[in-house]
Amino acid sequence: MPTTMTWSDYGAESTYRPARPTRPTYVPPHLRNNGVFVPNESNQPGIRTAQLGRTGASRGRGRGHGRGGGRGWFNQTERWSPNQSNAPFDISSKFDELEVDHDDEANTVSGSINFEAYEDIPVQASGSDIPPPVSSFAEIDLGEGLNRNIKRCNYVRPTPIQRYAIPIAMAGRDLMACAQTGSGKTAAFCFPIICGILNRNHHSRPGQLACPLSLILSPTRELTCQIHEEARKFSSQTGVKIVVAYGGAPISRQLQNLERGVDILVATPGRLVDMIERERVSLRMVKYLALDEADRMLDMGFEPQIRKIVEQMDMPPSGARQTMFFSATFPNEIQRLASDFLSNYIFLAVGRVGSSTDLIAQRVEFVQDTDKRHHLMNLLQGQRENGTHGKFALTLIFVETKRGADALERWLSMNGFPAISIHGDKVQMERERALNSFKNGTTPILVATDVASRGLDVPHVAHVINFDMPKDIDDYVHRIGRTGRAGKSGLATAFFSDKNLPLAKALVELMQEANQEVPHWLRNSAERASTIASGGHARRFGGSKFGGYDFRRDAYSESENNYYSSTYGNTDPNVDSYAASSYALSHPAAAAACANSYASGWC
DNA sequence: AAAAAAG
Repeated sequence: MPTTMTWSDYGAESTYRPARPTRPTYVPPHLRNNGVFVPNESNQPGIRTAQLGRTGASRGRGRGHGRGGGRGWFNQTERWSPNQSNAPFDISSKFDELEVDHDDEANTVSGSINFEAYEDIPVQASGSDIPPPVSSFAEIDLGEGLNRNIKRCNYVRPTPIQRYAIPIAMAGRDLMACAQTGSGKTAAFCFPIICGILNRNHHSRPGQLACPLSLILSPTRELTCQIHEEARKFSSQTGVKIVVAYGGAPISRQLQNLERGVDILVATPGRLVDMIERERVSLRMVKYLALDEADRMLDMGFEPQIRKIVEQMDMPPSGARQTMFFSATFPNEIQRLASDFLSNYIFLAVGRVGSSTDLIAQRVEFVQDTDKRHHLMNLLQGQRENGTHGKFALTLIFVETKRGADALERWLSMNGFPAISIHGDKVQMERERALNSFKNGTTPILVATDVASRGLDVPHVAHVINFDMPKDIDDYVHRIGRTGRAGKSGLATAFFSDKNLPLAKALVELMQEANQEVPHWLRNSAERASTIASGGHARRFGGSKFGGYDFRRDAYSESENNYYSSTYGNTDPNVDSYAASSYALSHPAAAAACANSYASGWC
């Protein structure tokens, strides 16, 4: 009874794409090398296949293709503003109008969104009784109000993550989902939450103690704001009340908003705990819990706070609420922690777009720490000369420390490159001002710590420079994912110094998987580094370190002598299905049979 | 050792 399915997904099937004859099917890193992905599965009734996908492409040609046509995946152009003006979106739409004429690359794709980039997106789902995906919003009964807002946002078709995650979430299932931010993740968990709240016909009561029906957590203040902005658009005029709570801003105003009633609370952990301890928020009514950038939320720094919120306050236990985790990377270790909060969940991995794909050209240069500034200056001057700098080509520079960010900002500004910095030692006002001034091109260079590495959606980041490399390859994935968004191409340059040797192996693997050219010196250092490091903590995360695949497979394969066997023991129906599917999928013929039996309802 | 998140 296979409950693991692998699809070749053609999310862009109704948009014209130029032929790409010799290119192999793209498989994102987190789905490779795990013996699960079946690239050219073509015998799956009811499931879109490689051939069917192409047929779909011609079928859809009648519907607006070419320049500006076929928007609606995630509309970057015609942003809809609710009642009040919405600065970032207005700016972004101006950018897009202008960009079509400025950006040479716009000529090579249809319109401002590179739909070709969404071709061949593999999807992997595991768990029991997986609801099938949909190919349009109309197939799901989201309700009148929500449909109206989806239309107003100019979302024509669901993105891959939405096509798979929304039916799962609508079925009330817990979910662990790997997908790149910027691929429509926020909507993927907001739509079902809003819909569920509307269906409950629940009316939030104003009062001193706020009892939201839904809680959405994220690791940074800026990301929390961004989610709030989006969620507000989706829920406009539906009566669903959304309140945001984060640190660094006066709590009084946030408390006032809470008093007026709240259905969905979007928050950072610290401020939320504060509010709960003041007895202004109770989680006892929470029916929907969503964590964005979930792997970060459960890493060493955050885990105690999350446990406190989810397990030690008054939130209903897993099973009595619906829990959804989203992230672009999901190491096995963190999946294990996350599974504490989930109940009979479905694991979903949707091919990433934008991060560590061939959409982002990754360059690595060996630069000693003392030469970095000089090297950066050359790079920026080169950019300026060939015009890839300025309002339409923003440059995001990541550094290791907050002090380093300030210092580099000053130095760049003094040397004729208007720059601004963002980091956690700045007061919230400064952080927001910096981000806006970067977004609208006033200062086309932003120097940032990891505060800006995750989730932030800044259009027009053409170049991400890792001035200092991160310690963790996952952080690298998130950082470079700030460019190459919405299917556009981007450039990522890393300054690799001898201090970064421990990262060499993981970096080489990542670059190879993304079809990037790996410099010889880097390959050599990787080999040397691996012989040194291979004895120690080896591979913390098992098979594929990037992105993730369902760690429960590992749990099964090791179940002879592994403590997971008590959780996922032989009595668990899940385990049989893992056994069946991992067998099936490692044997192509059996895989097809397996998929057939699923589709015809045998299992 | 650093960054983020409460003040």
